[in-house]
Parts: sequence; structure tokens; C-alpha cells
Amino acid sequence: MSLPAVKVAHTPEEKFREYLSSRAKPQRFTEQQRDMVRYIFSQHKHFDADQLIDGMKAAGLDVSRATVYRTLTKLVDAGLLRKLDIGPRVCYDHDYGYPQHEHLQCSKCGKMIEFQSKVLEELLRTVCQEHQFHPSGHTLIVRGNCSECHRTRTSGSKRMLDLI
Amino acid sequence: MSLPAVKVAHTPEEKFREYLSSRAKPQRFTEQQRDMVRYIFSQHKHFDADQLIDGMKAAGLDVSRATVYRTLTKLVDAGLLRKLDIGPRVCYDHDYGYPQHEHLQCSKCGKMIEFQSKVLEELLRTVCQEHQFHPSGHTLIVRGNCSECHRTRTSGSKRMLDLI
DNA sequence: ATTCTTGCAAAGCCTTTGCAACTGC
DNA sequence: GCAGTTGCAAAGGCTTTGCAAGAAT
Repeated sequence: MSLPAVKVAHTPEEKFREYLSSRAKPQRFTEQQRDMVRYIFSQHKHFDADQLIDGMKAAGLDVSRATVYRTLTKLVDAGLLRKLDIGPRVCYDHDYGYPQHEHLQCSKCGKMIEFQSKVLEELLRTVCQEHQFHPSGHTLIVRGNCSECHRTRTSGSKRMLDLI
Repeated sequence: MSLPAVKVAHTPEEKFREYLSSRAKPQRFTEQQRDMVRYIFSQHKHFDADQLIDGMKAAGLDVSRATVYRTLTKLVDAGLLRKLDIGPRVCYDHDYGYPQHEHLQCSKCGKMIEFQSKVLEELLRTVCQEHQFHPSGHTLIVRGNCSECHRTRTSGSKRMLDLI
């Protein structure tokens, strides 16, 4: 984990159950949903649907693709996960028990470095005020290369492909 | 236009021609590519592939979907356009003759408000230095509601759907 | 003339959905 | 037992691609 966890009153599982039962049309908490929540919050990682399915299968948990997609939608709605739009596939990030943060994304190895910034928060407050904009959330992603990948330029970069 | 244009030595068309001819494998500049570049830079707007095709057809310009996708890729590579990952479909933004900027995106009406910030640039420089990260670009998108949409809450928002 | 670009339609990829069987409450 | 959930497979939406015909250099 790159950032310290935030103290929360409930486990993700509890928070999800509460969300499900407090809906206008109460929804059910199933075994598979429980497995997903537990697995997802057993480690702090960014993931997409496929990575989650692979990971759970490797952990001996059985899940169906359709249910994963359906449950991810609910987890976002419940405030447990946050969507990150960083390319063709949707990426998810913990949004409960973990502080608001931004990302440095290495375009070579895919590594995500997280950071927090009070200055940014202050800046966004000011800008939104100036434009009379009412923010609900934001995403900041910096693309580039991490220190290791920057050093080892010689491994399969885009430039190499151009030269073929 | 919400931001002042940046002075550039060449027209987008010239810059694109130069890019095409200076490749290891020189590429050709076709009539359809010229139409696309001219149309895209005749106004400052964010757009996706479909909006571009519709717009060009409305302007009496004939284009095929496949060619649009192929040419957009080249325009990004040439540094004329910038990709914005803000959802299921890829959105494009001018990257030549227009200053670096960030976006406030209204999730109700889709409007994009642009703003510039020296503070952000400085902040990113510092953060990247701290993490020994070598940035190549960044995207900051703030989601929320613009002043008009915030006033008229009653129009079809997500909350309304939940109540049905 | 050569080699790249085009356009069509087909395939690809990720995600959503219809429906019958199943299960939490 | 009712109403929501699952799993399969089929459909959906956006994007890419194979190939023959056409166009730029």
C-alpha cells in the first residue's frame, strides 16, 4: 500500500450490506457478492473486470463474468469503488477506507504511483468557485515513465517498434 | 473559444504534412485527410469519432468511418490532437495551436469548461520530481454540474430515475 | 510503377442484457 | 413464495482490420 488507510467505522462488507438493504427496492446480499467484496478489499490494488476475475479464479473463488460486471456497478454506486477512465477498459480503485488520491501511471510497465495533494484540493475548490461549477469528483492521471523504466529505455518501448 | 489560441508557426495542415513526410516510411497526404484536418481545426471543440463524422456529413464532406479512425490515430501521433479518456468512447481535443488546459465536465448537459492553472503545473513538476517520475502528459477532469444544470435540478437526473 | 490509402464488411474487444433456473429474505 | 440474483449465451456499442480497388508520389 502506498498510502495510509483511512479509519472507517464499518468493514466494506458491512457498508455494502447497509447500502443494499437501504434501497427503495431492497437488494440481496449473495455469497458471490460477499466473495467479491472480501477479495477486492483484501489488498489495495487497481483492477479491471478481467484482472478481478483472473485473480479470484486463481484464489479458488468461482465467479461469472456477468455477475462481476453487475456487482461492480453496485459497488461503485455504494461508494465502495471508484471508476478510473484510463483507456479502453474500465479500471476500478478503492473509494472506501482509502484516501482521495491522484495517479502517476507508467506507460511502459503499467505501474501506478499514488499521491495526495492539499494544494490540488484547494486549487480545485477555487477553480470550481470561479466557474460556479459544483464538483462531484475528479480524476487526475499523469502519464509518463517511472524511474526504473526511464533508466532501462532499451526494453520494448514504442520507439523500438517505430524502427522496425 | 474559451481560451486564447497559442501562436504557432504553421497551420495544422502544414504540421500534419510535415509529420507524414518525415516518417521513416513516408506516408501520403490525401484529400480526405485534408478535409478532416481543416474541419477539425475550423472550430475549437471536443469531439468523438461519431460527432466528427456527423459534423462533416452535415458540412457536406464525405468520409468513411474506417478512414476517420485511421486518420485520428495519425493526428494524435502527429501531435495535433490529444486523446481524452472520459468514458466508453474516445474523445479528442486540439493539442496544436491551443494551450494546455484542464476540464470541468457537466455530467448533465455534457458541457466542458476549460481552465488553465500555473499552480497545477508547478504542483505536478514537484510531485513528479519527488517520485522520480518522467511525465509525458496528464489529464485532469472534474465531474459535476455546471451552474445552469445545478439550478434546474428537476430535469432528468439520475435521482429521478431511481424514484421510478 | 510502386506503395500507401480507402471503403466495405467482417471481426474484435469489452460490456450489457434476455431469460430460465436458482436463492436470499 | 415472492422478488431479486445468477449464468449462459446472445446482442450491443465502439473500434480495428483484411482485402481488393483506387490514388498519391
